[in-house]
Amino acid sequence: MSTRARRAPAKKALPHPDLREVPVSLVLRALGEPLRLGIVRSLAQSEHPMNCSSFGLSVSKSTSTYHFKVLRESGVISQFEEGTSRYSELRDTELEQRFPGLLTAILAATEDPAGG
Amino acid sequence: MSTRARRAPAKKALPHPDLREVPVSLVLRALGEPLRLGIVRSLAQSEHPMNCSSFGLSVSKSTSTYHFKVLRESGVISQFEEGTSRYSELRDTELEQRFPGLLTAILAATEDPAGG
DNA sequence: CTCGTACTACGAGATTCAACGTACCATTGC
DNA sequence: GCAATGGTACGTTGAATCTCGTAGTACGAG
Repeated sequence: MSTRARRAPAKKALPHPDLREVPVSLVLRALGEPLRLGIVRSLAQSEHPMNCSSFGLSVSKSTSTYHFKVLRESGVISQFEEGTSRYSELRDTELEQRFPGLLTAILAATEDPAGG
Repeated sequence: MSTRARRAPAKKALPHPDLREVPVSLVLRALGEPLRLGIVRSLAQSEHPMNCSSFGLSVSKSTSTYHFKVLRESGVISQFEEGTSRYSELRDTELEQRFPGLLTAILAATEDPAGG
């Protein structure tokens, strides 16, 4: 394709579920995993799209991909590709509309009260 | 024991976790199972202790016991024995204190938006 | 004491989940 | 073109989860 853009780096979108069709149990399962909940916490704090590799997860690359996929398919995050990287961001506005107060309540809870 | 009560039927308590030591991910996992979420919904609607067999679950008794155990061990419900029955009730007040707004948000969400 | 009810504990099977390594693809930069 | 970077897809392995049947316990009624 000779007409491809050189300076606007594509921002290819990935398939995401319609939140109206996502049952709450799916979201709860997705967030019930400590590693995934940690990812969501990071995203909520940054409030900006984050590169997948900038989370500093202590798991392998393929495991990381797996968890991001679970989060995306449960409607919690959205991802888009830009250049060689894939960025993730929280679908917080949509989630708030579909499940009012849910994400706020989860993020407000301290994960491990004993550990801090 | 000749001094045992005849009219007050015992109400034996079962071991329950201290909610301060329960991580939010454990609660989310417990509620991420449709059958268990259904149990919690029933309990929230009745607002009174419910006999385990009055839920009309379409699984075997042992499966039922298993799910009630998961809910109890994650701090979502409390159970006590009375006579030959075991009653369950939501620990809603404690949950609200430990995870403000969480249970409310989850119960407010329609489980399957497509189905109803 | 015997029977029925209500429920549990244990063990087993099937399914799902989490983690990984390897191979692979797309983009960037030389 | 070639190598490096960032990430995916596939297959696998071990652990956890869900389901059940069976056996058993505790209580109440007769």
